[in-house]
Amino acid sequence: MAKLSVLPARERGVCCPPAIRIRPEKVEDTSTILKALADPTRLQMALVLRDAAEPVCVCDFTAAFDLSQPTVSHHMARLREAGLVEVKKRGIWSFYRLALDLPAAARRILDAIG
Amino acid sequence: MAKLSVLPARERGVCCPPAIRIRPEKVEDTSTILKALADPTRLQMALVLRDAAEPVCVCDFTAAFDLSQPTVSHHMARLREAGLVEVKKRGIWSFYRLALDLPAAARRILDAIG
DNA sequence: CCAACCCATTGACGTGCGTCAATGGGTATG
DNA sequence: CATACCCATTGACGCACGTCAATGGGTTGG
Repeated sequence: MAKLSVLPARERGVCCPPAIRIRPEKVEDTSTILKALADPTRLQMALVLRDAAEPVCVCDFTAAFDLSQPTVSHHMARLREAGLVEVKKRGIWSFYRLALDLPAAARRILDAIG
Repeated sequence: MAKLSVLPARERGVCCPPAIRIRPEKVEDTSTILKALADPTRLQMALVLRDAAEPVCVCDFTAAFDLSQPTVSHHMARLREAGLVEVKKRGIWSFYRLALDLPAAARRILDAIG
């Protein structure tokens, strides 16, 4: 007759470290993506870009989120450094959109959100 | 003949704030989940739990990640507060597993990672 | 009861983050 | 030019985070 317990047997002082399947470099990359999206403001900005039909101007972000221009610029820089976003200058304006070479993991995470 | 430019027309001093579709409360919830997963150590811990056939003991995490016991306990508390993980005490041991009522968004994000 | 073990909590320390004011470089308009 | 506008960068500040040492509560074994 099988044991009812689902939990593994244990012996005092003996540990059973589980296997860590994910590659260390992928951990860092994924963590960078998650950190970039973890801030509420940047999360909304990324979702706006995901759903936008056309690139979005920085001044539109300052208007939509009621944040100072340096703060918006700072958040965009962080999204850019994470490889999520790219910028295209057009006259005096800067337009942002999701990176065309968006990492597959980033795409899946963005689609998983809502 | 259609304009070649993909970018929207612009007028100086006029902004076109984009629509923010996601609900504010969902922004906070998702941000909490992402923050919990954004740390490299917690990310690996969550993936271990996602792929584990059985609940994992705290002492196994300290052995696998070479971290002090309070640090592991701290990370587990953060995953718990984010609703990602639940704990079951068994004798002197504490076993962790993914929360049975894991938020759907959290499940999708975890599956999207790798 | 006492000793050993496991774990959560607290306090402390250094680091990084989110925000804004100030500055400076570009670009259009007169 | 000179002025106005847009944006990135820098510096500064408060706050949260990741880590560990120390402490204490719970459980097991002698």
